[in-house]
Amino acid sequence: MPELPEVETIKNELLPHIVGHQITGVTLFWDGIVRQPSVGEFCSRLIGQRLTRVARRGKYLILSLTSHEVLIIHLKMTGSLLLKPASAEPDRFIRAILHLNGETAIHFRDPRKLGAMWLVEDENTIIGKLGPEPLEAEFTPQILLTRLSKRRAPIKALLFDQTFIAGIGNMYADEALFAAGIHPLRSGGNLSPDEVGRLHRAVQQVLRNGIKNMGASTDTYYRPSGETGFAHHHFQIAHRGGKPCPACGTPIERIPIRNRGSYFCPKCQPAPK
DNA sequence: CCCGGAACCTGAAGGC
DNA sequence: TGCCTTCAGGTTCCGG
Repeated sequence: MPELPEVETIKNELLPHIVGHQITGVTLFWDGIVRQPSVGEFCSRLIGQRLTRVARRGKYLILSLTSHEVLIIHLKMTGSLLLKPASAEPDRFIRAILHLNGETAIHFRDPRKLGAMWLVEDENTIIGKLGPEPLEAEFTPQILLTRLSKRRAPIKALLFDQTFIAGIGNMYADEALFAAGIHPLRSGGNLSPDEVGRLHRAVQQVLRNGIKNMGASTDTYYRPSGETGFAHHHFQIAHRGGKPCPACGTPIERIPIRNRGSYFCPKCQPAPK
């Protein structure tokens, strides 16, 4: 499930192979992957464009084109972008192919068909409501404290709310809360300034570690080369229900929050109230 | 505005 | 062996 570190890795590894290349063709195996504009418009306006820049915002990839339009891609839960030779046969989960000059192609693989692409003139129509980038200078402990004040929702729910802060999903939210020693059901607005400081530091640390390890291949995440990432080998808490807490040995618990499995240590992360 | 739950989507895993 | 249910969770939508 690609979150910020996975999308950042994909961006970094895709970039040198595609910037400066021209889109020579588009093949769609599932039309639903195109959200905007119509499928016909999407393909005809894309063909002939050169890619000038690849960027990331939250979990979105933004590919800039010579027409000054942007191709925005979201991988949702099970999507990956694979670099393939032009002659490669698509497997049964490939939903779209972007053919590039220079005998390469980008295969958009997505078993669960939740992924999406948009071709728009103004990227803000798609990503305009995202919260701050957690690894940018704008994201300070003070900003986090201000944004948390008066919020009653569980801190876990706020961490993976993309309008609250961009790029964090279920796994890295659990990892950050464990590193900060904060129970996932604590109300956001009730955290002390000291706890907010620890959480700010923990968020940046787990995301940077994720990037350093080229993302977490817990499910269907692959890098553009088809290789897996390694970040899941370093997870302390996420997806480790029943196993001993790495800090104190207490069995890790799992509770649903907003329909997501949330893993935490009941001793290192004391329950609210 | 804030919050919580359902819907979208399908493969994997587990129960019987 | 196979059918059925449940689970996975990023985003959007909707109701209170």
